[in-house]
Amino acid sequence: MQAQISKLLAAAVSRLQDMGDLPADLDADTRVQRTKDESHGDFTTNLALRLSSSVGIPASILAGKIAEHIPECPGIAKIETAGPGFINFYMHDLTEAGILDQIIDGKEHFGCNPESTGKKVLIEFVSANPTGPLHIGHGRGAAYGATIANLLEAAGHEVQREYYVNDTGRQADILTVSVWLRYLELCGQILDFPASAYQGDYIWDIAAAIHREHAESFLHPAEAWIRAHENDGKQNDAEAYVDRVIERAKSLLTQGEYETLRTCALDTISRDIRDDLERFAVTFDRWYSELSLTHDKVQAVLDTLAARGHTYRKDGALWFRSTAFDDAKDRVLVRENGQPTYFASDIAYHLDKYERGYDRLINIWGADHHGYVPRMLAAMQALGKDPGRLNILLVQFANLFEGGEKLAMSTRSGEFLPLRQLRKQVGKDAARFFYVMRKCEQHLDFDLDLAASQTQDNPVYYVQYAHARICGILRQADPPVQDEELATSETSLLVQEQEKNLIKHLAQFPESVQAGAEQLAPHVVVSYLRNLANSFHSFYNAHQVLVSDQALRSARLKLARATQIVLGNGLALLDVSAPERM
RNA sequence: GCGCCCGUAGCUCAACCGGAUAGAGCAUCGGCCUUCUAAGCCGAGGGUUGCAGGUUCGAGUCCUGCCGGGCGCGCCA
Repeated sequence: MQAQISKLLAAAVSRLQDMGDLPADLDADTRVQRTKDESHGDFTTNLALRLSSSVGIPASILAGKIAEHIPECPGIAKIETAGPGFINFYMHDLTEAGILDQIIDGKEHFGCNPESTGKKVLIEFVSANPTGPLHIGHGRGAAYGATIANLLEAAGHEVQREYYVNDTGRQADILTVSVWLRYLELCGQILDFPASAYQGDYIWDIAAAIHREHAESFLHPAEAWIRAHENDGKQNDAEAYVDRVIERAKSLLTQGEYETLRTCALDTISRDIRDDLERFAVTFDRWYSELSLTHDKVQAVLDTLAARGHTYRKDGALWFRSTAFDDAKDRVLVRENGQPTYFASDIAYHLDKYERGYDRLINIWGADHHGYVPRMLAAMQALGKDPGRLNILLVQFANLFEGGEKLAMSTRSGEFLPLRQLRKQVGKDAARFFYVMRKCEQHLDFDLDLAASQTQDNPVYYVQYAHARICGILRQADPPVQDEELATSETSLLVQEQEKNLIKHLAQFPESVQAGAEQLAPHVVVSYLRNLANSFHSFYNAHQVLVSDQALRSARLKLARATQIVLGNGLALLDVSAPERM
């Protein structure tokens, strides 16, 4: 409907151009909006207000001229100019009732943009290091990314979901020695576990599994060495100490043994993360291993940057002159010890994403990484890539509340509340819904009690309940409802205020999906669904669907069935279930 | 100190590239179950959009400066 009115406006503008009332080179944006206030009609445009200063005609007069030249259209009852120069469109009642047939025809596809834009989008999200289980801090990025991916798909894009696995580098080494040291303890060695190693119980579990499978084949006399050096960790830098433990482990273990330990630890945790995400209804098309970025590939990127004159040597390290591209300072690519930094391989990874031929790259990062954004964009520019194709979205942290108290993000032992526990506590549906209720740049207060509550206060149930209620009606309809028969229902009988309102909301679903996708804002769809559920509940309370008047009954069943479909489609975009009974 | 994000009703948040009288939920108060699920509906009260300027037909939205909160500023990832 909006598109139709927009075309009518364009036609009016070009008529005025033909008449010489408007300049021929005018590039008029004929956008139409739904009104907030129904006294302003159903649709409105501020076209005249936006044009008036550039064409030198007072807005209210221009609005009148445009309105005069809008071609006739059967759905439009009247067109008025109002206020400082708005043009308002009043539709005939039930002009949008045809939407019910479209919904029932389209079923699960209704709301999806049928005109595929053919845009290829790569969305990378979560990408948490496989050094421990996911925690609630990762949950928001996971929920947000998964929902955006769904929205973009519905909007007609081709979407690939990717998880970048940091399975190499220092973190992986720390993980490996953490497991190894626990393993040594299981073998009976007594040692002081480094403060900077991974403390979680899952490390013990992995070590125990290795001990069960490989007995004492990784046992080496490390005890004495570690005892001799353990004071280093206390007196000096704990980080440096861990690095020395890593070095020692690599010298005591054969390369094969070390690899076995490392792979086992990473695989165990990766599997755990994958399983956790699947239960959270978050899936990926590809798990991109950092390890698969060969040394040669990283080196090639460094060479390209050097060849383009964006690097220099200082203090024994290789630097990237990112300040030339608006970064706050230059960044190290290769350390003094010859090891490339994480940044270096990350550049190679992002270049690879560019070269895989996507129209758009979306990254979802935690807000704590915002300082990293300028350098990544700088690197892409330095490599001659268009930074506009790379959207890095920052998701703010969620604060958890329980019993009215703000929960500390991590426990004393340094472990965050695991995502798995959150899911068990509030359920997948509530967790997913709550995580995307707010726009991502907004700090989110996540009320655990509310999310877990099976009460009227919980917004998830509010929407799901509307769906379940409809299912209840359809179950009781006798004879059972056939979609084909609903096509002949007389929608002109739907004249009650609540019925018209519900139809109006149903018609807005495709717009809402489109807006959510454009703005990368799942909360748009969440708000839409809450409004739609409200419209339905109001209708439900005011009118009976299963009335004895067969024609009216059929019309209302059609309305209910259409609402059921839209609620189901909307919840599916959020990966929240649409229960048939509650 | 520098940089990024945020500040809207008692609380949690909306407000569609700047639009008309700033909207919901919760909480408070008052109504509605002999009728398809009351996890629901209807109604009432509640605001100087942190403060001060600026831009214009029009500012919660854009600009500048303050105030307050969060995060970041490694040859960690």
